[in-house]
Amino acid sequence: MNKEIEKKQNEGASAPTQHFIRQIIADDYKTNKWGGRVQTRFPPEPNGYLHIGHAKSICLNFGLAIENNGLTNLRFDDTNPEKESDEYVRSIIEDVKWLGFDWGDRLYYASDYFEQLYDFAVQLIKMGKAFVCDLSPQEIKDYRGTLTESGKESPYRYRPVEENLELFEQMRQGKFPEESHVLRAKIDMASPNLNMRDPVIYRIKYAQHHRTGDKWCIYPMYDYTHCLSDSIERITHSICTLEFEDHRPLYDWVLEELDVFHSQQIEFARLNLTYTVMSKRKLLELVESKVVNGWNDPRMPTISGLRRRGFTPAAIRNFSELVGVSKKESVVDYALLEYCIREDLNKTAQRAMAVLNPLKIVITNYPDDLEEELDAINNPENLEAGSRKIPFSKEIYIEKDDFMENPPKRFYRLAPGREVRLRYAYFITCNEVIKDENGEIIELRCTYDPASRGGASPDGRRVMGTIHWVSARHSKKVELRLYDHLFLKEDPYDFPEGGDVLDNLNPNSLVKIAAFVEPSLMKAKPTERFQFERVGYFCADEYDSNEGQPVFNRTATLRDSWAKIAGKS
RNA sequence: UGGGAUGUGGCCAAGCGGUAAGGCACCGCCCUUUGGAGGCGGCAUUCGCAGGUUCGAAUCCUGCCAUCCCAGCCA
Repeated sequence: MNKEIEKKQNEGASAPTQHFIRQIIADDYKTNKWGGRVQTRFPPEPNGYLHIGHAKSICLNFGLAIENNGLTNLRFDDTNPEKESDEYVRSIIEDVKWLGFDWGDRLYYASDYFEQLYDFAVQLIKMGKAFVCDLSPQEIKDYRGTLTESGKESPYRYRPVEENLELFEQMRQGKFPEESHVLRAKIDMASPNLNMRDPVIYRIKYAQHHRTGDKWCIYPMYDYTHCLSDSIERITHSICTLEFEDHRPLYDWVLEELDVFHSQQIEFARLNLTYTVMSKRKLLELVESKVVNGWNDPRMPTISGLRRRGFTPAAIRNFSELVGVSKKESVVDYALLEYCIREDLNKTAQRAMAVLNPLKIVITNYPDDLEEELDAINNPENLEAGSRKIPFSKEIYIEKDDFMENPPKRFYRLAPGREVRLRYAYFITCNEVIKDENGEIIELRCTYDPASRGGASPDGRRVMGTIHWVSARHSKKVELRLYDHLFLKEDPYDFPEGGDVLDNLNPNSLVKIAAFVEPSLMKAKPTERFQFERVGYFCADEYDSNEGQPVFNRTATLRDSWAKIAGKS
């Protein structure tokens, strides 16, 4: 009974769905494991742009902290100078901020801890838990053994502590070339977990680090750095993806041996989306091969790409919550992301009219030189958004698709002899179809009912449908970029032997067209979002729009139930 | 053939021994000056499979099957 009541209350409050990490935190609260404290971190490596998968992690980490009055740190995991750069740092900071999260003054870099990490390494050496190994990379690999056979111990494994100390110091001083020496943890070469077979924890790299420059020539490895960084920051719940599950014993080993604050690593399944690839390597490839126009191309699943496409932070946050958190590897339907952006934009985007594929109509009984200003509601979902004036005149454009000479049963747009409503304007009836010498319909002759001004039905008569339009004389021409999935297949990795995801590229993922739009749209500011009625959601491109001459990106189409009906017959 | 994980409707996902939440998608109907939005209804006799324990199992036990991850001086 109590359970039922609790359930009902949760439903009423539309409580977020329970998941195992929330459960762990709730349990920790009960056992007072962390003294009631929750502190998470988002730890990107600055070696690429963030994508929607990272967004899920960001929302999870920051969200969990917010829910529990905790804190979240932003920490760059910058231990591999060869791949990292400041450009990536800046883009990541911008993206996390844009998503709406705040890390206060807790912006950290693993590289901030290099000195402490070095000291911890010295400590491990002194404890006899780490040693300098002179084996070459190939030898280390050979000594590691295989999945089914245990490895062999390095001949340097039992080097005296003093010698290790001296060698490690010399490594730091740049006395050795790259690949000549590494520092290894001394754990167990027979472990069935390869990560525990005396893992390398420091390697020599003569590379410029984006923050420390050439101060260091030895760099700590991820496994050694991450756990200690979490510990230093007193992270309670260190959330990462499934592939690190095998690394947890090493994470725990380092913290236990050093006897320091022991954060808990928790793994969840990364996000996958249909019709898209999520690996940084593949995304980099798309950028470098110019398949797309940069990391922020609106077809990219990057946060900057989605932003440019017109997605909102709220939609992405909602999406992150709706997909759930579990340990099951899954692929989320892109339709859910579309649902989230439509739901948000439906409530917030101003409406406007745009004709993408124009068909001219001459309203024969409308005065030649009359021009009217008709009232149009800016957002039926939010009347406070007010209204605007739209010019009307004798010649207008409607969508080619909104007319059919021989309409099928359930088509209730314009057809010979039929009457439709021009949104916010008049009822018109089609009297004549004009074709060119090829039989192509090039113009329609219609009459209008002056009594239907504004679109109201003067005598209560019903019209089949309402269509959008623009005044030919007043409309403006703008560039529209119609985006579609970058890949043709739900699973871009579904290709025959020897193939590649690039074989599954959608050749029509970007179609640029010129459209006729109502004049008010010329004032659109970069990044401003609109719903072009009956067409879709569009966003003025942040980079290619010019003052008074916007370029629009299609964020998503509107749901199109006519397409479904038409598709069935 | 080693180790680690995961299997609940088309896609996600709750469920924690008392008789299958919710969302997306889909299908009806209603409503509508966006075939948008909204409203209402439908959509797993069954939880990878097979046994077992129990009055009772998606939940516990045993076995099997499938899928994913691991042999970077990447993270």
